[in-house]
Amino acid sequence: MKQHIANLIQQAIDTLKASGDFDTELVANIQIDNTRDKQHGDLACNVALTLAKAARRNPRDIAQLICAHLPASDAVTKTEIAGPGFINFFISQDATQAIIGKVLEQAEKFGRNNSGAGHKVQVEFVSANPTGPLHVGHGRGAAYGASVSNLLAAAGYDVQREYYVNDAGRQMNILAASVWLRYLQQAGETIVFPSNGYQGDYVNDIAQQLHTQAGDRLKHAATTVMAGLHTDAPEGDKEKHIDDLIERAQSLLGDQDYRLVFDAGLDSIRDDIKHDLHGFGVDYENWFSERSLDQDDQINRAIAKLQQQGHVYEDKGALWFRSTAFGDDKDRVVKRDNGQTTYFASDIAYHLNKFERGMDTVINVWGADHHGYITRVKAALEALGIDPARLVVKLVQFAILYRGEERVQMSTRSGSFVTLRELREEVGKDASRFFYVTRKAEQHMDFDLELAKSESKDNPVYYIQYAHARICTLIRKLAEKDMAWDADIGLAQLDKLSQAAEIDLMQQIELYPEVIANAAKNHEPHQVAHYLKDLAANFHTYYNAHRMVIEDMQLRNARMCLCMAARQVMANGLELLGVDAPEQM
RNA sequence: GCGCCCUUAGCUCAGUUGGAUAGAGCAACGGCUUUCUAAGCCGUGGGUCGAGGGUUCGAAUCCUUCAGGGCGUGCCA
Repeated sequence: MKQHIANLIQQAIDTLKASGDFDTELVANIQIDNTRDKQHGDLACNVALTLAKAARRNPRDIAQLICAHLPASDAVTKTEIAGPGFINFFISQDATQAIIGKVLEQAEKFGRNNSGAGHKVQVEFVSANPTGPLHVGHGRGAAYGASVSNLLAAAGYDVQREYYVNDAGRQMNILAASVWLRYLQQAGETIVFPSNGYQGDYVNDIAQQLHTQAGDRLKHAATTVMAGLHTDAPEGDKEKHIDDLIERAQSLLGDQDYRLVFDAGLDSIRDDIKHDLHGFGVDYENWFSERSLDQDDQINRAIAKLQQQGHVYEDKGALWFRSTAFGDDKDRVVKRDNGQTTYFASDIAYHLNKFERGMDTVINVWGADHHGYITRVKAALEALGIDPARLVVKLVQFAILYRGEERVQMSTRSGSFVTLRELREEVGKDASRFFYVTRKAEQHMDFDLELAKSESKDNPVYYIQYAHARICTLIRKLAEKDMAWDADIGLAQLDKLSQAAEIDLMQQIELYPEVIANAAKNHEPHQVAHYLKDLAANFHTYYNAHRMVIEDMQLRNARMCLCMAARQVMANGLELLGVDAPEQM
């Protein structure tokens, strides 16, 4: 409809140019807005105001001219010039009612578009270290990333969802050592657990399973294990202590058995994360292993590639990437003086790999604490000859957790955290996913667990689901009374839908495609959440004001067509947010 | 110190990319059901859009200064 109106205005302007009323050089940026107040019609255009300066004329005069030259249209019943020079359009009921047939015909495809056709985009999100279960802090990134992915798919993009598994590096070695020490405890050794190890119960569970599988084969005497280590905190250095333990584990177990312990932790936690996310309605096309980069020597290749371009130099025994040449504050080490590559080097290789896999655009959903990282990663891409604009980083602010007044601290290491699984069990998948995604990502968010639980009945997601379920109930009621809904009869009688509540609902439905397009374009799933609340409100108002299960067959079917169109849009929208659309509540 | 993000009703948040009288939900108050789900509907009250200055026909939105809050600023991952 907006496009139709814009065309009418463009034609009017062209006519005026031809007749010499407007300068032919005049370029009009025609923007059609939905009106806030129905007294201003249904759609409004501010083109007269934007043209006023260039045309050196009073905007109301310009509006007058445009209105006088608008081609006739069945969809428009009236135009008005209002305020400083807005042109307001009143849309005919026929044109509005047509949306119902469109929705019913396109069904689950309604609202989709092809703006991203032929474009490959990867969305990488969550990517939490596999050193422990996901906690509620990860939930927001999961909900956001999944919804953005769905939106992009709805806009026609070829979307790949990816989880980057940090299965290399020191944190994972600390986990392996933690697992092994717990294993030793279960094998009967007396071990003082390191303060810097992973304390969570899940480590015990993994160790127990390892013990069941491997028996005492991986056992060494506590005295041998602990001999000659740096002392732990508080007297000693907890970092040195844990590093010594890792080294001890590696030397006592040998490569193969150490890998066994390491993988026991990694596999168990990765699978747990996978299951957890699946239960949260989040599934990935690809789980990318950081370690695979190293195995394929991709890290060294990436460094070599930077080196060829002359962006790497040596200083104090280390290799540095000259990121300052690309806007970074300081240069960054890619290979340490001990010969080990840095995490950043892995990241360079990883991002290079993404683009080598043929992605046109890569979207990274990162926690807000990683923002300092954006510049250097983009710098690396530019240095490698890849347009940094093809990497889009979406920062998701942390949810600050409260239990009533009390702030809940989150730490994987100490084992004191609320897991995503607990949240799902306490609050429910639908409510938590909706809650996360209702706030826009860059907005700080307070998440009160008590409130989320206690108010779960007042949670807006139920309001929408309830609207959906109510319509499903109507269908059941009609079937019971042998008055089954007949779409064709209803579609032929749409002109009977002229109540204010009906018009409002139809107009709201008509907005859906542009909401989806806009939300996809801007990566803002919260727009969908807010839209659905408004749609549900329109429906509830209608439902309370008018009855659908009535004797009048024509009116009944017409109203049911409208209800079914509303139901379809709610189902489509909820699907994008990963929320179920229940048939009864 | 420097950099990024944020500040809108008592609380939690929207605000269609610069448009008309700034909106929802929760909380408060008053109404609605012998009839399709009251997890609903209708109504009332509630604002210096953090503060000042600027840009223009027009600013919550753009620029600037300041205040407050969050995060970052490793040869950690």
